[in-house]
Amino acid sequence: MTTATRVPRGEARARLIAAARDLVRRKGFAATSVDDLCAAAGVTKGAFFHHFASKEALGVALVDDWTEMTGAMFAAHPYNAKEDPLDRVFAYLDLRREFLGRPLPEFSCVAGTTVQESYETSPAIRAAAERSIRSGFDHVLPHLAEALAAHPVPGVTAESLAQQFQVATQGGIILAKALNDPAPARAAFDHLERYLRLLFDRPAATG
Amino acid sequence: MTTATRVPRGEARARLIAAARDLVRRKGFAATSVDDLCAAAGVTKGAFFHHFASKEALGVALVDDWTEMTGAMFAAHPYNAKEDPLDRVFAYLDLRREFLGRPLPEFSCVAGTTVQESYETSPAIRAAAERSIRSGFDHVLPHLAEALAAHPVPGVTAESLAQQFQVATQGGIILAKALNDPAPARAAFDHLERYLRLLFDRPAATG
DNA sequence: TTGATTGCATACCGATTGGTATGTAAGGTT
DNA sequence: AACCTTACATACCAATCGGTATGCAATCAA
Repeated sequence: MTTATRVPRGEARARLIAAARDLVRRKGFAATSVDDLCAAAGVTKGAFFHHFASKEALGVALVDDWTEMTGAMFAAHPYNAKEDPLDRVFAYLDLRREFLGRPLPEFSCVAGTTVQESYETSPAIRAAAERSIRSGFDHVLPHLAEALAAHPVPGVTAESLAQQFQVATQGGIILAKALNDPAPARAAFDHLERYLRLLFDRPAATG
Repeated sequence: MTTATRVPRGEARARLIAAARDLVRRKGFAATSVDDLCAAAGVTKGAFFHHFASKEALGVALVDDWTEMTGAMFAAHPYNAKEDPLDRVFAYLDLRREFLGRPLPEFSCVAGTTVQESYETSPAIRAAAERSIRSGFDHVLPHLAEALAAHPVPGVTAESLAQQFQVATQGGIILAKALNDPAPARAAFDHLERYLRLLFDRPAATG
């Protein structure tokens, strides 16, 4: 009655991480209990503590998996193929805006959520979140560096600009959650694009 | 030796909210237990549930108090006295950057932290966070509206621009937590200022 | 075919959780 | 002076928490 079909051997760890991804995005890390995770994954607590030494270890694994997952997704995307580096950046922004059409928990960021709760209490999770945030820089950093090389802007570095993409993403998510509306998150990307067009003297094509 | 001096009658509620403000900023809402709060405030659980019907009710009271506190702080500040509306906005940004010199938990935002955890699980707390975020808009909205009236920018509304201040604030805090460094939060405000100067054709004064 | 290892499930544990029931002292009202 | 209400403190509770000890079936190496 409980578990109609037993979870196949070898899948427990992946299912636990997938369950954590969903639950943590909805309720946060602290509010998600180990029992919650096991129930959602369809496994028992024995499986949990076989794969993870502690709940904190699951948190680290979750964030690292998140880093890898998002990294692979953006790396595989065709926006990287465009000729002009700024076009790649704008295409990346288009992609980010597309995500905002999905339900809120699905465009919420695992790293941003967990680091809010554990930046002081868990050095390991904070470090994992740092890796994740930094990996986000890399999705646009090379393109921005290339664009800046061709069109220098005094006082503006590629690193600092890349950070603004994460600022817009994370800040946009918080506003979307608070106002229960993805529109401000979309507006954050719109303003970032307008900022870049002004910096690089590249007005939007009309028509 | 536990409570050397008894907390004076009438102060329990305020002390509980102050304790919650500190603990929630450090550990998040879910990870902060009622016992934690009572210990930090120097009162007993009887006092807690005398003033608050539940932990969730404390959360709502905390966020509402936060809204009022920050609102009063910014309203009282002399930046509001400047003649030019854009100068008021830039002075506001200076003020925000000043906060970033303090320890991380002290410039962390109560509303942003709590809404991450409870936007799905607690409608009451989410609504309180919405009030708080919206009240943040008001710190710059009239100045931006005035500036836009004198210098219209096609496709840009004062509301949308005001939102970007919260995006930069909240996003900057998350990056500061993840990288354990306030610099990206400061950079977020720097880029926002540069964006505004470009939009309003108001280059920074040199020398 | 055996033995060891891996990948779980079952059952249990002490501590902590949010919350309650009750007592009591102070302050205001009449 | 009697009374009531407010503002707490004390003591307790069932449920849930993260974690452990143990058992066992599947898989692999020899």
